Amino acid sequence: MLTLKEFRSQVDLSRMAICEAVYARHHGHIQVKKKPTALRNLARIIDATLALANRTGFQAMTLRDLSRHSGLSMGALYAYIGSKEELVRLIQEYGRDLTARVLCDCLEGVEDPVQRFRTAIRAWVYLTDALQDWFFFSFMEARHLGKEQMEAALQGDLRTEEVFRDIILDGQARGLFGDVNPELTAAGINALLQDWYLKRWKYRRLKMTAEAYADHVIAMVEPSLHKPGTVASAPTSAATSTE
Amino acid sequence: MLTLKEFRSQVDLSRMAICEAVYARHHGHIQVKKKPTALRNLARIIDATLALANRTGFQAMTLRDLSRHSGLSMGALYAYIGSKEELVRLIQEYGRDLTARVLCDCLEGVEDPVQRFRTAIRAWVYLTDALQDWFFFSFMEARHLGKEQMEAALQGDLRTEEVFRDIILDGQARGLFGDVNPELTAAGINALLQDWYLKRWKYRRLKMTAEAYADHVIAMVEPSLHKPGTVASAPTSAATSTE
DNA sequence: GTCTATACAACGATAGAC
DNA sequence: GTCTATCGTTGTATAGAC
Repeated sequence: MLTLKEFRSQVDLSRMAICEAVYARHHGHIQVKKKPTALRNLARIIDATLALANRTGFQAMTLRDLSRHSGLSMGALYAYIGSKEELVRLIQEYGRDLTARVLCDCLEGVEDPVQRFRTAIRAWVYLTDALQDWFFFSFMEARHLGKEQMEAALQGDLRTEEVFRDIILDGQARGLFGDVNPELTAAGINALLQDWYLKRWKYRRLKMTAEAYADHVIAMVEPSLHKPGTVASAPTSAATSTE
Repeated sequence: MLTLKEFRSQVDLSRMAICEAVYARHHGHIQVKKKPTALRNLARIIDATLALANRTGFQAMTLRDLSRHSGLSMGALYAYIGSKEELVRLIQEYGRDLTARVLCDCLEGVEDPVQRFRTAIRAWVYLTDALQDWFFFSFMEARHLGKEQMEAALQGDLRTEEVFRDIILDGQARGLFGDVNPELTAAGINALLQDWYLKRWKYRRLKMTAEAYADHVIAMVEPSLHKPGTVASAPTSAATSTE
C-alpha cells in the first residue's frame, strides 16, 4: 500500500526543486542572472503570493503587499516578474507539469484494477496535501487567467479524471466492477478529492490526516464500483490494513 | 419521488420574489422609495453583478462595468448600494435565508431514512440548479467578506451537512445503514453536490440534467450506506424509477 | 541586484444639475 | 430618480541612484 512516507520519498516536492523548474522555464524573463539569489527570491515571491492570495484572493493582493511580505522592494520584484499577470501564469504553470507526471509515476507497475484505484486515490490525496496552497490557488484563480491558460487548467482537471475513468473501464472489462458510468464516477471521485484542499478548515477541525482522508474516499466510492451482491473487502483504515 | 417540476412549484425562486426579500431587508439603505422601480433596478444590479463577477471575480469587476451592464449610471447605482462591499453582503445574505429554509421544507413529512436521504439530495440539486449563479458566487467570494460574514457562510455550509448527518444517524439507529462515519459521509455528499454548480462546464458538456445528476449522486453514495451484504434497490434513473 | 521616488491610469465614491 | 462631471486614493509599473 502506498503510504504518505513512501510517496514523499518517491516525489521531490521541495520548494527548491519546484523553484528550479520555474527558473529554468522563465530564466529568459528573469533579469537576475545569479542563480542562487534568483532561486531564493523566487521561492520567497511564490510563498508570499500563495499565502496572501489564498487569504483574500489574487486580485485583492496588491504588489505593495507582496513587496512587504516577500521582503523585496517593488523594484526588485519587477526583476523577477514582468507583470502581475505573468506572476499568476508562472505559478499556474509550475504545478501543471508536476501533477500530470506524479499520478502516472505512482501507478507504474500496479496491475490489479482495485489496487490501481486505491493507489491513484492515495497518490492524489498525498500530492494535493503536500501542495495544498498551490492547488487551492489554482482552483480559485483559474478563471482570472487568459483564455488559453484557462483551457489548459480545464484540460489538467480532465486528465486527472481520465486516469480514474480508465481504471474503472479496465476493472469493468475484467469483470471486477459493475456497470456504473465510468466518466461520471470519475467526476465524482474528483469532486471528493478536491474537497481535501478546498475545505481545509473543515478537515483540520476534524483532526484528519491525509491518509485517513484517502481511506475515507476509498471507502465511500468502492462499494458503488463492485458488482451488486459482491461484498467488498475494503480496508477500514490505513493503520490497520495489512495489504 | 421529488421531481424538478414538483420542487419548482413548492418553492418560489423567481428573481422578483428574491428581490422583494432583499428590498425588505435593505430598504433602510436604499434611497429609492418607489417600490416598483426599486425592485426592477435591484434585479438588474444583482443579475449584472452575478454575471460579471462569476466571469472574472468580484474584485475584478469594476463599478463602471456594473454600471454599463445594468444600464444604470454610477450615480444611480449608489442610490441602491452604499458601497461595493455592501453589494457583496446584500447578495450573500439573500441566499442564506433561502437555502436554510428550503431543505427543511422539502423534508417535512418524509419519515423513512432512505426516502429522506434521496429527497434531501434531490431538493438540494434542484435548488442549486435554480440558483447556480448565486451558489457559484457565494462559494468563490466567501473569503472576501468580513470576518463575521465569512463565519456565517461556513455555518451555512455546515448546516447543510448536518441535515445529511442526521439522516444517516437516524438510518443507523433504525438498523438500515451500516456503521459509516456520519459526519465524514455528509461532508462527502456535500462535496459531490457542490460539483454541480462549481463545474457547470463539465456537466453541460455531458448534457446532464439536474435530475440525472441527483440520481448519480444517490447511486454513488447509497451503496456505501447500506450494511455490508445487503443489496440495495437503488433506482437507476429518475425517468424509469416508479417509487 | 536592490533600493527610493515617482509617473500615470483606473478605481470607488460624491456633488450638483436636471 | 437619474444623469454627468469630478474628487481623492490607490494600484501597477518604471526610472535612476546606489
